[in-house]
Amino acid sequence: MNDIEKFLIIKKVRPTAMRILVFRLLAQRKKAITLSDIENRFEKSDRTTLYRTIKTFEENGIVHGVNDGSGVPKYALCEEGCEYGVHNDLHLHFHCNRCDETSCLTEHKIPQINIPEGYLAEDVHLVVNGLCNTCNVD
Amino acid sequence: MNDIEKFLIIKKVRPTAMRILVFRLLAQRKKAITLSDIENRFEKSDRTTLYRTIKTFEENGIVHGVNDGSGVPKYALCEEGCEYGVHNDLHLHFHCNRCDETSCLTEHKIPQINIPEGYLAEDVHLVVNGLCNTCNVD
DNA sequence: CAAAAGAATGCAATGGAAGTGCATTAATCA
DNA sequence: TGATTAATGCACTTCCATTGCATTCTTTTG
Repeated sequence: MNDIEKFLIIKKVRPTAMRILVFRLLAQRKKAITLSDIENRFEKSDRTTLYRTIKTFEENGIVHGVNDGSGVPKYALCEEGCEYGVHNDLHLHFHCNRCDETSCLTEHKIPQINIPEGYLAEDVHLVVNGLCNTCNVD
Repeated sequence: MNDIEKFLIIKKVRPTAMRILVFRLLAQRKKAITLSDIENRFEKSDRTTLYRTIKTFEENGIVHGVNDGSGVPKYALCEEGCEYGVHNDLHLHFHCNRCDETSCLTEHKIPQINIPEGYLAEDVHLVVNGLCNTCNVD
């Protein structure tokens, strides 16, 4: 049993072949990717299975979704500390307007946000749009 | 000529009947709303026209889109200072997980965000999820 | 080990919304 | 007014999320 399998079991997710493959793919890429991206990476793959795989991952604190404004949600591995239903990824996401890539800037935490009296904050999403370090060259 | 017409002309958008209606609707509602919301508000309305109306508004700094994670983008009137292609709405958005309403907390500005060397920030989107003041009652 | 139960998968189908092309109508300008 | 430009409405396509159901795989248990 390899590390990925162990990890999935800890997260209470059965380490099936497809799930391991998807996990590995996400682990390799530093960027957040779409369902279609994942689909295209595998010769034989069913969209539904991938869809449900990601959903399972998301529910169990393995993956978090990013809405970068491109229209389709993207997904990336969570940081440590995320659990069932409770995400802890308070880092910022950067979406490049040129190459459309979205990356997790895990080193850059979201600063303290003030919200009005009576509101209860459960989750924060911060996306910065602009040019990434690759595209920002003239 | 009323205020809305004048405003649209300043923004270099022709004040057609439909545009005035959509603008008024957005001005009345404090919340960000979806295209479908708008569509349902009008007896006779064509989705395409509304779609293009919002797009025009967005391009001309009249409206800004919010991606609150609900899947469909929502739209709300911009604050002053937004112009052609340049949005200035650096306020935070609050999305309620219970009633699914999204509001612009214009009084709550987005704090300074640090991004890595080499990156160029053009736009920032900050969405807080949780319970709004209406739903946060037991 | 075999049977039963539970979970994951794959296929098919549905549904919602985005987006585009084109003909028609409305508004503006010379 | 006639010509030009813009906006609108309709039809259509495409994309993706989502669900139902039958099948396969895994795990549990007798």
